[in-house]
Amino acid sequence: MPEFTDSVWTRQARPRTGQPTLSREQIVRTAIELLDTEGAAGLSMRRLGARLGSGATSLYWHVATKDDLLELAVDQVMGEIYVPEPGDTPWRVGVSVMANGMRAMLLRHPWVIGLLGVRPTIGPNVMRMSNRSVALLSAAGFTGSALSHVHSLITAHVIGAATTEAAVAAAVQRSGQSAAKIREQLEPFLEENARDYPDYARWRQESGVTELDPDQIWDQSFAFGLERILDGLDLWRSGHAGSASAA
Amino acid sequence: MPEFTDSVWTRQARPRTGQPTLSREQIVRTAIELLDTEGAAGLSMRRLGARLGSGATSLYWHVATKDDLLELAVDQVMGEIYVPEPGDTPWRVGVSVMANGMRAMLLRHPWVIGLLGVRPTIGPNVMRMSNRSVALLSAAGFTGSALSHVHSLITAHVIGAATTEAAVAAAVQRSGQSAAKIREQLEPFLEENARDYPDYARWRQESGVTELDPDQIWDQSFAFGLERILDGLDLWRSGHAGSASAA
DNA sequence: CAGTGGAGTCGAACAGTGTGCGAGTCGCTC
DNA sequence: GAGCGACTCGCACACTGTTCGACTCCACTG
Repeated sequence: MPEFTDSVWTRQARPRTGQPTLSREQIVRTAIELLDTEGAAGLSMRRLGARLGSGATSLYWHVATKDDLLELAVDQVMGEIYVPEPGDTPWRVGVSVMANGMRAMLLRHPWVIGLLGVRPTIGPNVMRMSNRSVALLSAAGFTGSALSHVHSLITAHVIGAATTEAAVAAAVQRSGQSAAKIREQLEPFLEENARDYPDYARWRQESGVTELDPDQIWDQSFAFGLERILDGLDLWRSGHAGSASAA
Repeated sequence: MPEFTDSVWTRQARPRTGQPTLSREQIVRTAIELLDTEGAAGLSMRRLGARLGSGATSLYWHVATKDDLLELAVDQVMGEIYVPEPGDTPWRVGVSVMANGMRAMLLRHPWVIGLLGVRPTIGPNVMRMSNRSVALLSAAGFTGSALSHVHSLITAHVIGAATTEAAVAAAVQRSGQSAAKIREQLEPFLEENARDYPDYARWRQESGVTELDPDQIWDQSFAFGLERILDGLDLWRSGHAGSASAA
């Protein structure tokens, strides 16, 4: 654009309808868009401002600091998790739905994972989710500190599983190749080190893991773990029938 | 320092012993020190160089990029995890030792947690750990993809639990107050929102969770979850006696 | 002994970051 | 019209990771 078309004289006043042109919700929303498409490193205040058609520092009127913005974004996507009402289904199903929903959210927004270890999440959406989780688990018969232990156990499994899965997914995406291709290239490297890690190498050969679809493994591993956890909880619950509370 | 004492003429040659003054191991070691004491945000190449008594850019001779350095640091601390030899103890004990050791490491080096979701960890120390874990679990009777599912399940529990614990610990440390004090200050805030989260509020009141020692809760929660997982695995194993392999 | 090459160190510089500050522009109410 | 509060924004500061070329050594070769 030639500069004389963009001078003080030609430039018309920005459309001021009396409504502020920026809002906290809009900022958080586009920040999430940016994070989803570009990753955590792709979000800077300047880039965010540019995408919103405003100066970078204007954002600071609506948001105290970038860390605060990230906290808002995390809480926002936490709200996407559906936690079933108690009583609709058996408790195992309810917990499974919650866990799978949380996992799906974390894989949709992988940047959340890197933030979970930095600040505790206590936004309204997280609180609402916790409240529904309490309802679900207490309807299942859990009380006292056992209830919170169960909640922690479920979320820990989701977070832990999603963490390693997201790490691999990010590496695959960075390389720009398919997962199968990468494993193919990794093969000679593993072959070479086979004698340093004999048990691991033997397992790789015997298990036939090299012929499985890598995309399905994550789902299966997560489901397997969740079933074991629910089995373990059922077992514990039957041993503490009536009042399922822990010391 | 007046400039005439630091001219080309007075400046004596740096002590060159023939040995390089910097080494990759030393760089990684002090980087870990810096990360432990100052957190992830406290590590910059310039600060690291200063602590090593050398220029920031000198580090780039030994390390390609900061991300590479972080990867080296992560693998290094992963080597601190002790995985028992199979046969020394019952498999549940062996797995418990590994899980608790990994948790202790993550709490010693909380900055690791934020990096786990970014890049997959495939350094030599992680490989050695994986190898020993395979040995431990196959001695326990797990084979095929079930073995890797079990390994993932254990590590996911450790990572997930440590993630939320580290987040709270970091927030507590930032505030410079004791955990009990913080919860005391948080009380009216929770009281106020009690009607928005009725189930949660009721549970808080009935469970008496407010009178527990917050430092012990994490340990108990982790141990509870681990026991449930091991129970679930035992149950599954007994149903697949002989060849404990999954589809 | 000259002198060549490579290992290693370093300062300057570049593009980019989060954020504080002061100035500026609106629409609204007296 | 005066004033005010809500809001926007350019400039500047300190700081980041990293590149580049210059520089200083030591070990080796002729």
